[in-house]
Amino acid sequence: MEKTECSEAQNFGSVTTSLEPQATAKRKKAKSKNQRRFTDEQIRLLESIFEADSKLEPRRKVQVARELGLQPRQVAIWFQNRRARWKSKQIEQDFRTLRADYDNLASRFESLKEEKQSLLMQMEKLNELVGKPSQGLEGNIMADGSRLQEELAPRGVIQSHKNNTSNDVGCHGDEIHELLSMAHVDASSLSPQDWHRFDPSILFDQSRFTSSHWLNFWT
DNA sequence: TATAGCCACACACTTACGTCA
DNA sequence: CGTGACGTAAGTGTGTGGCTA
Repeated sequence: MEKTECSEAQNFGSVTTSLEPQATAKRKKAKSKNQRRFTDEQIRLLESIFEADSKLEPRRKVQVARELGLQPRQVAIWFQNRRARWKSKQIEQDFRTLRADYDNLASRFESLKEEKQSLLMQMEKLNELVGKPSQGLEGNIMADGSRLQEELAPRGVIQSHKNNTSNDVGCHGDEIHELLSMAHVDASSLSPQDWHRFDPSILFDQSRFTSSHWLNFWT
């Protein structure tokens, strides 16, 4: 506490003594209408000083108090309260910003979840195609990637990204190809074993993929 | 050099009052 | 006119840093 100034402030506008029952009356008198609120001119000057610097040097405080016809203690308190108001507004602003960021992230997360679900379904379909010899792909197909590619090509599965067909599975060929290229995997020379062994988790390896990679891919 | 006491200051929280819808 | 919400000047309690004996 600024003890010397405190005593000055207590004298501000008061007449009565400081005995307990009279203390309230004293305060009420001190806070009478004209003295309680600062004038517009006082506020204007205080605000302009605060804008330049939110803290006052002791000497400057005394000078300002003299200019405004206030006690130095009143100027100090005004700056304290002003800093508190500024801080609470700042907290509100920060909260709004954080909430907006959170909302954005949450909605992005939801759309990523949907994309993931759709990709998992595509993976299942691909696995069905690759893993079913009865549908024209013979048993040795698993050992021969180039042949698989040849056989799948007419179906518009693997090379659909080149043909740009609207096949249900193939329509995401571009995305899969892009994903693989992000993982530095050449899809054109991918063998069926590779398809099976391909570990999607490498796509989530932070050291290999920056957020911009993902942003570009998903957007 | 370490320590205790004092002082000035800032901050968080609270109170009391004025203003306005 | 009464009333509740809100803004604000000021009081209170506490922590901290500088100074000094």
